[in-house]
Amino acid sequence: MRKDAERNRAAILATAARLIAEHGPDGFSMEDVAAAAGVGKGTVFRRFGDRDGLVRAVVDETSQSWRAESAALLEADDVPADERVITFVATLFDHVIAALPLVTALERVSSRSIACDSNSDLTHHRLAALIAQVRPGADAEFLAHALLAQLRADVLRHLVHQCGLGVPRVRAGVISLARGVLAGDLEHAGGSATMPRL
Amino acid sequence: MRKDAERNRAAILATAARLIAEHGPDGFSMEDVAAAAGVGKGTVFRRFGDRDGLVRAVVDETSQSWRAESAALLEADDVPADERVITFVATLFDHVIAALPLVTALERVSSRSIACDSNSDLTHHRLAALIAQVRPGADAEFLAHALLAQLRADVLRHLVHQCGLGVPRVRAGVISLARGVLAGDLEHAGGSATMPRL
DNA sequence: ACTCAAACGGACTGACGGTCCGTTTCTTGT
DNA sequence: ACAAGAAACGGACCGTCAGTCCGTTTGAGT
Repeated sequence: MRKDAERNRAAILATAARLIAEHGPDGFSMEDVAAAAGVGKGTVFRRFGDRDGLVRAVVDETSQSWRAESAALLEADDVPADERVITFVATLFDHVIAALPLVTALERVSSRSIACDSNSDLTHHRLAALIAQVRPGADAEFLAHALLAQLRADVLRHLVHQCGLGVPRVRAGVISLARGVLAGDLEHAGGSATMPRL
Repeated sequence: MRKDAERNRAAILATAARLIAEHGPDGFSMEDVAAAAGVGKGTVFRRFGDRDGLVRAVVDETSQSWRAESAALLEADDVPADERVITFVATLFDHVIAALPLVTALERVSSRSIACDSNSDLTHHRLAALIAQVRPGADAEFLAHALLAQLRADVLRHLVHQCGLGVPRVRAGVISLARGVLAGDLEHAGGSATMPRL
């Protein structure tokens, strides 16, 4: 890859990430990105194909560290399976909350949850495998999806901002729900609004 | 309201509903609707304001019978609360599945689930009240949202079409999840792929 | 029939995603 | 160092579409 191409690529990704964070998932046009990055519009399209490609690239870039971390987590055989699931859910929750506009943009273009897009279907499979391990006999594949559905950016935004439940309360609820799914009961579900340390 | 205005209103709503059903949530333009309904573009905008308004009007129209039915259901004091919740969830599931493109269009426009938009926040409150009744001490408001989140059109479309779980399996899963939420346990969750009669 | 407010309709505008192609810039072989 | 060609650049250009505007038509009350 040519040096100027690489430089522009980085500039475009950084600019797009900033614009999405600042102006929301719809608050930018391709021309905005090009201009703010100091390149021509054609360059953006040449590199990323189309709007969706750009958003996906930004997400890939931004979430790389988190994805590696969570993949490692799901495979850490020295930790009990149920604990791995809970930690994974909590981590993903934090990640989505921290990057709400970006993840929302991703969902708009691919209509899939962040942990379930084509290049990380693996995540879903691993999660389902863990759930199957903890709760043999259950429809683990479905349950994994059910957990991930709670972590969709638009769902979380709705709960936190439109419904006015705060982040801590939603976080506690999601984690309790995950505990319930794993334990086969929901004794802890929503029992308190305090925020578990994890 | 003038006679021609009423006639056009009905024609536009019917046409829009048909186009959405046939070509998906994005497969139509305002001009398409106007032309197919045999009216001018200006008429569509005059009546419905903008694209979002049109979609909302179509949903309102289409879902009226269902909304009345489900409202009555949630208030039927002669039926046990838990059973009312399950029936509500099952009914809503069927409704969303039957009108996937339309409900998807609504969610794109208002980014809210069908049972939780401004004119039927009531639904959510009633559902939460029922859950609170069955499971005092739990965060019923959150749990109601959690159940409704499972019934979002994009979530269901993802599960059914992209992930290849069939409608019966997802239906069973959703209902089991609801049972689990109500019972404080998930013994039934995903236990089988058969479709409960309700 | 007369009037006029309400409704109509389609030309027009502005914004935006995406394409095209003449120009510039990096790289590589000599 | 230089030439040559491939790769990348950039912005003018195009088609589409939501939304506006205004001259024309139509229905309802008198």
